[in-house]
Amino acid sequence: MDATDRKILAILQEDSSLPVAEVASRVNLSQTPCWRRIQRMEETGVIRRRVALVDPDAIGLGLSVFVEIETGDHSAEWLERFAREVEAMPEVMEVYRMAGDVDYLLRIAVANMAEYDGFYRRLVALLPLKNVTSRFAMERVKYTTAYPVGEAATGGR
Amino acid sequence: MDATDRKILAILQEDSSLPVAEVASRVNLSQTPCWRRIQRMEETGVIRRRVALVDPDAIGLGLSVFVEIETGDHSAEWLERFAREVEAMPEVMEVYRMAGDVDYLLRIAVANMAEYDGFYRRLVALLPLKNVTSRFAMERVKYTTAYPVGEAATGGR
DNA sequence: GATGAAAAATCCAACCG
DNA sequence: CGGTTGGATTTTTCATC
Repeated sequence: MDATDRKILAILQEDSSLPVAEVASRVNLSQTPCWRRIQRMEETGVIRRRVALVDPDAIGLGLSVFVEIETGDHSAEWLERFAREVEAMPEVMEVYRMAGDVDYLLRIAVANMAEYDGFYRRLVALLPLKNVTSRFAMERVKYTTAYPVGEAATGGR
Repeated sequence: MDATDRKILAILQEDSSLPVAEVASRVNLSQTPCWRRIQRMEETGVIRRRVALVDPDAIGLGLSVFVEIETGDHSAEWLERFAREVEAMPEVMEVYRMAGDVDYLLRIAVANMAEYDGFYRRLVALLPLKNVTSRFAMERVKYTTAYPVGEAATGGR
């Protein structure tokens, strides 16, 4: 992964619908080598997938809720089962296992409070949890899937 | 946006590199009407963009940190400026204005603790903030950009 | 690796029920 | 709205440097 690959990544993270020829010209390369670089990054898993990003408001899922969960003392198997079940819930967009007092942090996308309440009930009914805190987002100020891939940001990796 | 559009969205949110003919056959449509539906959803902004999703570990940005910020009492202009400045920082992947005691919640992607420390110093130097709390993720259990678009999930919108 | 060009696949527009 | 056809564009492969 050299500087050219990173430039390609920066472009494709913003717009993956661009023709390879266009990407190539922007990184001062001709089509084929550029195409091979993209291909290689897809094979090696640097590029995980290409997706369409949907506007949550447009499909009526504009409410983001962050859920902080303390699981309490539990076995590794219990925790694994918890993670698997939460993962399978479609409203759950992100799940992180955290350091510190909160064990898991979830981002939930729902239509409104009533729907969130439904989700919350299903969540706490799933398994016994020590503590569950809901924090509601008023506004999504920034949301990007594009990681910074410039020299400075990655430490020249 | 009918059920067919939602089916198309579900597919494209998972893999937008599929040829239209493939999408069309999966939703029992021929190529052109399917293509027209996709086109329309792009024009109306339901589909915001098509992007490549990069594996953060593969580019050395595997550390996720959540930052909770209390700004304190400030004017609308001050808050707007704050939002604009934070938004412009490339390590910042998500920013939410929150209800409750925490004013903003940020998700930061960095390479390691040292880099996070650098980000933190730049953040607090930006403007005076009442309180800043960092929470570190040990593991990303789930991350998806695909909103649930089934009948049940959207309330039949 | 890079290049240019040809072959294959895909997109998109024109046109019809 | 949906379907079919075909030219334009793009992707992908292949020789050549």
